[in-house]
Amino acid sequence: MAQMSTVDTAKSMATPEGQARNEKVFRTAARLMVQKGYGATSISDIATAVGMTKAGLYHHIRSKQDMLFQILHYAMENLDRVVIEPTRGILDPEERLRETIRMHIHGLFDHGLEMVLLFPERRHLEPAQQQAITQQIERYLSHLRKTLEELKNEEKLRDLDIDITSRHILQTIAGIARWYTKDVGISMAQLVEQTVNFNLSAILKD
Amino acid sequence: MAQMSTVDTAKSMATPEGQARNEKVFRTAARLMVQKGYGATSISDIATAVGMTKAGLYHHIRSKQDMLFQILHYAMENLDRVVIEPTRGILDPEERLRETIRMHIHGLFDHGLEMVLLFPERRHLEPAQQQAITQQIERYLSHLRKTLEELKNEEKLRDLDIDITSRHILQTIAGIARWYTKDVGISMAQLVEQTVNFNLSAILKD
DNA sequence: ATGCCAACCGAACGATCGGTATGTATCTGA
DNA sequence: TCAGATACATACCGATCGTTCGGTTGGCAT
Repeated sequence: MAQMSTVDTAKSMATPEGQARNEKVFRTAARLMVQKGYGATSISDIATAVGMTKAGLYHHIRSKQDMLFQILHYAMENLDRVVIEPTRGILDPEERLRETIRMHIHGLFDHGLEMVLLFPERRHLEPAQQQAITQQIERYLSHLRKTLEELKNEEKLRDLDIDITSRHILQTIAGIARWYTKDVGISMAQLVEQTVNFNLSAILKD
Repeated sequence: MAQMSTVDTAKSMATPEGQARNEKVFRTAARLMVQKGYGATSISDIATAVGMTKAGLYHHIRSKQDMLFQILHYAMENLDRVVIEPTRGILDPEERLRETIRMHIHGLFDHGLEMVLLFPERRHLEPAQQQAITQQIERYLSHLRKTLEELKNEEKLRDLDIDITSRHILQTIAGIARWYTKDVGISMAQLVEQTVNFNLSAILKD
């Protein structure tokens, strides 16, 4: 009864082995869906990749659609846990923004949070599920906007629309997952530094 | 024999009516694919939307895959025509960058260049076709990088990595297509101004 | 009048899709 | 020891997919 979510996580995760198995399924599914897209990734593909048959896989999932939802929901919870929560307590808004961007990019690398690429696929979900995901994204944007508001109150912000600016910041970060590949010779440290500086220069008065 | 491309544009476009018909097919297909994704858009869907049967539609296209390629190729040619070419001649790099961003956003609105959303779908193409599209994107990035280089030579650029920065600029622009909807009460003029200012502030010394 | 061809359609093709009904082998707790 | 849950598999379902085949039609050039 550790944590009660508004969404059940899957079918069963009674035993720890069962949980581990479930996680392997979800991770594999996520990887395949990122590579090929939701529509082009069949249940058979996923089953084969985890070493099962379709029917065997269906012991672990409710439906293909539900599996996508679980993956997206899990990704958003991670974003909340490793980015929003750890930075919420930082008092200085400038430092909070810096740290938010840093943490977000680190999250992209550490966790399989290249899952950003799966977010457009939420159009394949039921409206209610879509809304649940969109709401979590909105939570993140709200975190950014609040920080920008504080900077504005401190007169450190340029003359910028806060809605649009928060979107631009998010795009530069999430966009990394769209173009970055290891073989371009850019380190994560470099990426963090450049992205932080780019966005901070964009919004702060000098 | 007006213009010779490395890629044939479709099956036949002998008559002007045939060309118009083809264009309607492609536009409809693009619209549906943007809405539902390539994989989730069936040939039947497209055929019905243009008022034909599947078999009838196949008179105009080679295959579903080829149709996607044609659409992406057409979109990239548009980008080249309405953004890169008109700005290439601008001598002052700062003004050129401003105008590039302006033109690009205008293109997003004017032409159905929300097609940006279709670019990730190029993974469904043959490797050779994928490369053709990627190459055209690289052309655009090269345009940005060249401009940034010139700004650097004029000592107007902050201490930024040009590769990463060009990606960030592109992401803020292309990202607009991902979040913008008319019902948020943001005008195009506002969007252009904000995006230009955001990016220029990010990269220019003061 | 004739021949041709672009533009369609009905029907069907094999393949694959997501999903299920029905088993069986292994493990667990009482 | 044995009832029941867990974790799979075999075999199959109806639906839909992209694609093709063999037409028919109507307008245009000769």
